[in-house]
Amino acid sequence: MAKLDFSPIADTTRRAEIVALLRRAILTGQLEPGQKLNELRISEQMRVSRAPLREAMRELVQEGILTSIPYAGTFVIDVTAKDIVDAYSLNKVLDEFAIELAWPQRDRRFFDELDHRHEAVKQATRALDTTRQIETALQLHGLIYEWADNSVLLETWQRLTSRLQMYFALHQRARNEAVPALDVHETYVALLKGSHMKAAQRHAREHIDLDFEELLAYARSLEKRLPKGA
Amino acid sequence: MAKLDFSPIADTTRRAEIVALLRRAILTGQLEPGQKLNELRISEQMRVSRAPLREAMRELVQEGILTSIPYAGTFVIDVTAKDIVDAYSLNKVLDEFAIELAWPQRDRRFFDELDHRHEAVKQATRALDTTRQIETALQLHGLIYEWADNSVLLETWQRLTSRLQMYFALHQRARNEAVPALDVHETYVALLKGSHMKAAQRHAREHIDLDFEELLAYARSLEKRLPKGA
DNA sequence: ACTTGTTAGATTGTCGACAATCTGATTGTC
DNA sequence: GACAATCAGATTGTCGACAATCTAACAAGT
Repeated sequence: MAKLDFSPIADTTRRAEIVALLRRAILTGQLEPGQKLNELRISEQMRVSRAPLREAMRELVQEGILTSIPYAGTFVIDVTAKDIVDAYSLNKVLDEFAIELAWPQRDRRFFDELDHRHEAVKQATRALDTTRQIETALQLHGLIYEWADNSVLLETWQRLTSRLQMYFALHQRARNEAVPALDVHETYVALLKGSHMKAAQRHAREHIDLDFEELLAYARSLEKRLPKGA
Repeated sequence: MAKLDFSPIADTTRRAEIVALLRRAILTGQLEPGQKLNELRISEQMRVSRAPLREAMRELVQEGILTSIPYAGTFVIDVTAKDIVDAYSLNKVLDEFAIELAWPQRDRRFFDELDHRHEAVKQATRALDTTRQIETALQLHGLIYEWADNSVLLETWQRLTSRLQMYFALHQRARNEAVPALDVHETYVALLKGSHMKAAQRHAREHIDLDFEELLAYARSLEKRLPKGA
């Protein structure tokens, strides 16, 4: 018998497709923070009844990118400067842990995948496709989590990533200018190939801090709006 | 104007109540791992239509304690030894981080709350209420996360906690015997009141490892069943 | 005996309609 | 004019029924 591994069949429910559509719209910033999602309007646009749409929304609420108030509506989460700081500081900790776990697991496939994903980032950068650039950069970053062989950690990171992707997308849309052409991932990749784990961990922190300052500045500019009650 | 803080009004949707009911049933082990949740049967028992039930189930799927296969059903997650190891190793990392963040935030209310929750654990222990003992112990443990002032971290921990609570409950039900009467939290509480942060962090690790060994042994006994495909 | 095709029953996924709730505009009163 | 009561419209929450899919049992062919 041929020893071919088939991957699971794609989800064929409307619900799953709706989730994918909505998630993409939110993470690319097409749906803005705080915006209300009108069930009837969206269900008509998608040519779908409200039932699967509502179930999809429940999933995204739990995923942390939507928020729901009974009888009032479901909204895209608001982004505050503190949210970004919180997400990033946790990300640092998780990165350090992920590198530690993944380090002894690195093999030929890991290095191949590393190059492959790095190449995808560079390509998106050359093509000036900002949305894809963000996506690929996060996928590159996610490699260590996939190799860490800890399902709970991976899951946690994926949740965190949703938000990070959203933050970056908002940032990009806000300044609405070309992406930095230089490749900030070069040294990161090199260090993951090297033999000095501590150095890789240290760099992960600093590299993050690099983009972070920009992002934070953007976040603060958002704060100018609604002064929270009291 | 009086400076009274009102807490949010209780959720009044059926969905929210269903979520609470189901979560409790799962986390206390009344619904066993792998068990299928029949929508029609449950909706009839709860005197509710399938719509809010299904929405509730979607939430719990995203919460990580249910798993769903299209057109096949929704099941309580299976618990493998590796899941427990993964959850615990991540918990250690998060604990260390939470203590670091919470440390400078400790105030009078923190210490009061600490004693209060510790007392709740002791009371549940005396009453031999194992379910409540698990609950209160996790709440005691969660204090550092609440004081860490990092919403993403808190959220992450709450997700993790769901599973830990389920694991412990299964463990308790399995051995079906009285709970250890001695108070393992005494030194933990003392260290959080002290001035040596590193010591508190170190203890958090070791304290966790204590219960962990028992739990792991139980998990391994579960593995004896279904040998995974191939 | 093994595989393949068929079918009946049960269960999940989806739909359209109705009920409950919120929002804001309008009216009435002082 | 300010304020409370009322009401209409819109939106969310829930329901019961139908459609799509799966499972397991059985029949037929090799």
